[in-house]
Order: sequence, then C-alpha cells, then structure tokens
Amino acid sequence: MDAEPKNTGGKAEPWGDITPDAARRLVSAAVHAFAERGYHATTTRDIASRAGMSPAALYIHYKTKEELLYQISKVGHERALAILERARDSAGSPAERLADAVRSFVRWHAEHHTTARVVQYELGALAEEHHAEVIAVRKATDGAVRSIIEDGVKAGVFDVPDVRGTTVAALSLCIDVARWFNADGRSTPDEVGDLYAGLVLRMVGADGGQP
Amino acid sequence: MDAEPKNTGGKAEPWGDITPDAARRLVSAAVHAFAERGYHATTTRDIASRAGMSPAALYIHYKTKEELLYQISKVGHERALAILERARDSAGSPAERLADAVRSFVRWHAEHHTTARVVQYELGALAEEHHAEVIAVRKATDGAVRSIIEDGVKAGVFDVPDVRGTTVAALSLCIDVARWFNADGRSTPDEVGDLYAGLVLRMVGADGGQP
DNA sequence: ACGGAGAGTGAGCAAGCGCTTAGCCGCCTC
DNA sequence: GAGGCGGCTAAGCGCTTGCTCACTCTCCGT
Repeated sequence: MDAEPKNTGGKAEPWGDITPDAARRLVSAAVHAFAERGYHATTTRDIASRAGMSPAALYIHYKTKEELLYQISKVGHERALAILERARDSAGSPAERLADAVRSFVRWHAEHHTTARVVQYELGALAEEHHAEVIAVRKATDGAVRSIIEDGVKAGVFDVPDVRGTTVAALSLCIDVARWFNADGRSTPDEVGDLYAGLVLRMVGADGGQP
Repeated sequence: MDAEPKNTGGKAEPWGDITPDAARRLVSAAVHAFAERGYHATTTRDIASRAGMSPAALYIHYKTKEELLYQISKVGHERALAILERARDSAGSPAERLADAVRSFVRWHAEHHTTARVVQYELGALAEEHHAEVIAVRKATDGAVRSIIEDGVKAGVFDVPDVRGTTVAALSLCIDVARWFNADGRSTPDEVGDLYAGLVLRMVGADGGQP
C-alpha cells in the first residue's frame, strides 16, 4: 500500500505511474499497437516485441490480452471523466465552465490521441463485465457535460431546445478528435481546444462569436 | 454494359441493387457482422453462415474477405459524397445549402448506421491501394463541406475565423452519429438531422437560434 | 554458501483462421 | 440425352493465434 502520486492531467505519456517497469512498457506497447491496428489485429507477439520481451513474458504481468485492453480502457475513461468533473465543479459561469470542459477535454484527446483512440474506439472488444464497467463511466461523462448545460439553461444564459441531444453533439465533437488528430498536422492541441470551446459555446447559444 | 439504375439516397437497405442475389446477401451479412464486431473479429465462416451458405461459397463471389470490405467501403463513401455534393450544388443561400448538407448527411448516417459504422470506422483494415482510393473520396467530402462554408464567408453571412477547422468539426458531428446512433433509441434520424443542422448553423455564426 | 522467489525465455500446443480443392447438382443448349 | 457450366458443399491444408510449460538466470535474506 504505497502512496500513489496520480498524474491525472499530465502532458507526457499517461502511463508513467504504472508500477513494475516491464508492465508499463507492455501497456505502452499495447496502446500504440491497438491504436495503429486495432485490438483484434494486434497480436500478443507484437505487443511483447514492442516492449522488448519474448511473447511469454506478457503473461507474467497480465493474465490475458483483454486484461491489457481493460487496464487501458478503464484508466483512460477515468482520466477523461476526471477532466470533465473538474470543469463541472469549478467556480465560474456556466459558459466559462462549459468552455473549460470542452477545451481541456479536447486537449486531452489531442495530446493523448493514441491512448484516446483506444479508449474511445476499442471498448467493443472488452469482455462483457469490463464493458459494462466502462459504459458506466461513459454515462457519467455524459452526465457531467449535461449538468453544465442544464445550469446554463436554468440561469437563462444558454438557449438550448434539446439538452440531451446537444450534450451528445458536444461530446461527439470532442471524442472525434481522437479519430482524426495527428501530431504532425496543422494545428496544436491548444488551438483545437480553443476553437472547439468557441464552437460549443455557439452551439448552446451563449456568446462565442460577436465581440 | 447495362444501364444501372443507381439508388443513391434510398431509405431501405442500401445494397438492394447488387446483382447476383447471393452476392447481395453476402454483402449485407458482412455489413452487419463488421458493424457488430469489427472487421478483424469477423470470420469468413460467420459472414457465410449469416448469408445462409457454406464457408466456401463466399469465395465464388469475392476473392478475399478484404474485397468485401472494399466493396462496402467504396460504395458507402461514394454515396455519402453524393449526398454532400448534391447539397453543395443545389440552389439556395449558403445557410440553406449547409443546413441541407448536414441534415441529409446526418440522416444517412442515422438511417444506415450499420453501414455507416463500417464505412467510417473500418477503413483502416483496407489494403493499402484500396485505402488510398477511399481516402481520396474522403478528401472530396471535406472539400464539399468546406466550399459551402467558404461561400457563406465570402457572402458575408457566415462568421467563421477558421474555415478548415470548422469544416472538420461539422463533419465530426455528422460522422460520429454512426458511432452512437441506435434505431431503438430516443430520437429518429429526422430529428437528429434537424437538430444537427441547427447546431452547425450556429457554429458558423449564421442565424440558427434567435427568431 | 545456498535455497527460494520472481522475472524472463524457447519451444510448442490446441484451436481457429483465411482460403483451396475435388466433386456434386441442377439447368441450359444443342 | 449428352455435354458443359456456374453455384454450391464437405473436407481439409497451411498457417497464425492466444496462451502454457519446463526451464534458466539473477537477485536476496539468512
């Protein structure tokens, strides 16, 4: 039972705090392989060799290939949720909190687009029990964004006829960043985050355009 | 060289016009299997048995499993592009054309969410040459939306600081529908299409909110 | 010095994969 | 009605997959 210093928002590899060094290398290798080819197209031999070990070494640290995906998916979803909950619970107007949520959520998806791609698009490969666990976290992410929008509507500063649909749309925008974002591309995570925060403010009818 | 009556916008199964009956059943079976489990997790035995044939029968109509995905991906991308090009080339103000584009594009992704899921999320499994071909169609889709937005900016009716980024965002919104839409869910394709058309109009700073 | 534990390896197993082959069957043509 | 041909199947080939096993090495407490 050590004290574990959690690194929930960092900019570097999000797997720096995994305890045995070999296990960390395995997770990192799996993230990259899953993101490139998808879970089912990735072989355990590929993961092991990216981590610099023999195929059998994987099974010292993880019982199955699926357990690796579960670890990635669970931790990733929890970090993503933490980002949104921090924005929801912060001080400030609904518009400020919504902009903060979108900006930081998008930035996370862009900065960690490799991890985020696995988190957002490979959860269908999880075992049923693990899948259900992850779905529960996703419901909470939806709830976090929706409650910010509801606050704005109640305060009369947002104009949103369909709160549920607009929440889904805002989350869509953010999540899809993991699909297309490329670190060598035209724009930085910060730029995309700022742009998308403005777009979502416009979507909810808060001022985001005219100065 | 027959005249082929193309069904580019239909509401039913989008594979009604594939010529040998067995081939059509195979494509339809493959679409459902790929959408449910993903390309790599789907076996040729599964596709064949869904189509009511023995595993070997698949290879009478398609050379490989990948060729099935290619057929689905190519036709699907071309239909999606056709929808956007029709909206781009139609008469009407930029706002009307953009709303039309988003509304019909979203409706297609919702109505055919099974096909759309394969089209949008399984293209990474294509062989390199086929992949390149499909990427070219995707660039054209992006171009179609961008040109509508550019028209609106030039006409002074849209307020869009970052045309390229806003185009990506609008397309993200539409494409992501294929990921979450569920036919048994709360909203119909028409409702989502209308909602999203309004949201995108707000994103580009055209009137979409205040009456 | 030494025994035990844990990390790691090379070889390999059973199962399942994409795909092929040999041959059957119904139908059209002459 | 003989011949051929396309659609289809049963059987199975060669290979890869996830995972296991018997074993070695290195480290550490006594």
